[in-house]
Amino acid sequence: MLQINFIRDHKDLVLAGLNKRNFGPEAESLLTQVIELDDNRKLTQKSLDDLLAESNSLSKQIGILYKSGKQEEANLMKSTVAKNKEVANNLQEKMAGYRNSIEEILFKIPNHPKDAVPEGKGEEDNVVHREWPNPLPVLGEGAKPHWELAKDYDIFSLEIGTKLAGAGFPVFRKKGARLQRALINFFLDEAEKAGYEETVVPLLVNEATGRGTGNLPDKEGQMYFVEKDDLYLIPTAEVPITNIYRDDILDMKDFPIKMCGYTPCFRREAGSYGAHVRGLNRVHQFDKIEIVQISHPDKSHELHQEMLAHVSSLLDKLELPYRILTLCGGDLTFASALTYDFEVYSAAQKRWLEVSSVSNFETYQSNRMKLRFRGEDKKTHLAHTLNGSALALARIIACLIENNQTPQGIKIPAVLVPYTGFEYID
RNA sequence: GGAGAGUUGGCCGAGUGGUCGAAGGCGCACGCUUGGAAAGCGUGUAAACCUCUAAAGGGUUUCAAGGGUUCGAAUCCCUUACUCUCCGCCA
Repeated sequence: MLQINFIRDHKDLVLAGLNKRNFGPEAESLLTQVIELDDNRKLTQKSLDDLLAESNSLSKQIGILYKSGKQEEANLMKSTVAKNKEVANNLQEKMAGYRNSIEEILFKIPNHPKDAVPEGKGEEDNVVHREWPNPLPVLGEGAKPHWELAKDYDIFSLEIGTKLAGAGFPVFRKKGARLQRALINFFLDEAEKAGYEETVVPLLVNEATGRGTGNLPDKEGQMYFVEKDDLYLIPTAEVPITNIYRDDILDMKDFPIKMCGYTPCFRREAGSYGAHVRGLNRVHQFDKIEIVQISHPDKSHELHQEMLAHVSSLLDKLELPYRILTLCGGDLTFASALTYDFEVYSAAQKRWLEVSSVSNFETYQSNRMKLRFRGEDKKTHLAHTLNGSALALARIIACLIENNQTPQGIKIPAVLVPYTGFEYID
């Protein structure tokens, strides 16, 4: 969430940012309201502190009086302290009320978009950051979408998944399963080469962790929830990995912290139906390698570009045609300050599929997480957090098998052959 | 799942009602010492919020979390979470 002092000091800027996100007409009144609540909170804090200071000092005197046998004087003071306590309780309740209201509003206010974020209402206004420089691949007559290829080669089945779990849980088989494992290892190896420390993290997380990255209270509808144990299934490894450093004060010399991890991701995707979600285009469970960085605020922009380069190199090596979009204000996710989406061209479906999202959250997550570092001034400051998919498997497999279909079978990109152990799915 | 023991600062660890934000040690920082280093000596070393400020300062809260008893709680009581040991179960 945004820091209240930032809103206080840069109200116009924040408002402009909200407008860029098409936040709606209530933006200004929300900001005014939250500042006013904070003013009240401060005033209340002051009176509460003064009152408690008085009580503390009286209590000390009571102790001394008792020791010197002056019971009566002490008892007189007791009643004052008792009265103070009532008032203090009132003030404390008031404080809690202010804090809750402030938090409630702050949870509604999305991150401030960076200048690089273009204006726009939705998907259609995203700006191409880097176009695919070559002609897009054109498949011959009879080219098939991946869900048909899956049947021809028996590499994955949604029907069996439906039997086992429900719609949207693909079962990979034979060379499909092997391809899946090959991609996971390839992506992890590449991430490690790029300096990301590999982590293995829990797939279920508690509420505090969900709040840290901003998935709660915002998107609980998107996450599977295990009621009996109060745990959420992770929608992305970003959640557990970034939270590793929740509530920590880092040393500047540790920056940048670069971590990666492979996990399955679970998404309810409630309300998604239709042709665009066929096959592997949108599923409830998919595998992903996530890269995460925690950085000094001065460096996050540069690191963001470096992450872009890393994801690009993966797609280059897999020989997949892709483009990079800068998400516009209307399409930017809640916690992000700047997001680039990678889209791979599916030649059989003749459309672009999102395979990676690389975001800089600046201090939005770290403020919730209390993820700080000690600056040169010896004071604590919020770090910047970034993450990106590198990469998400299901859609990569979809594009890979569609674009590489040949009469001899599905050709595996050269870089993956050492991982799969075969050159063709046939 | 059953029984028991525990949770104190960056770490270890003392502390059973007031003088405790907390002894001592380690670590870290700075200084002295040294040709340089080590050792030694000295000083300092939590976070958040409020207030004030050029800086300093002052106040409040925090000893796992939440609640209670009390004029006063790290210390007593209750609840929850977690850790460890033993038993049970188990890949």
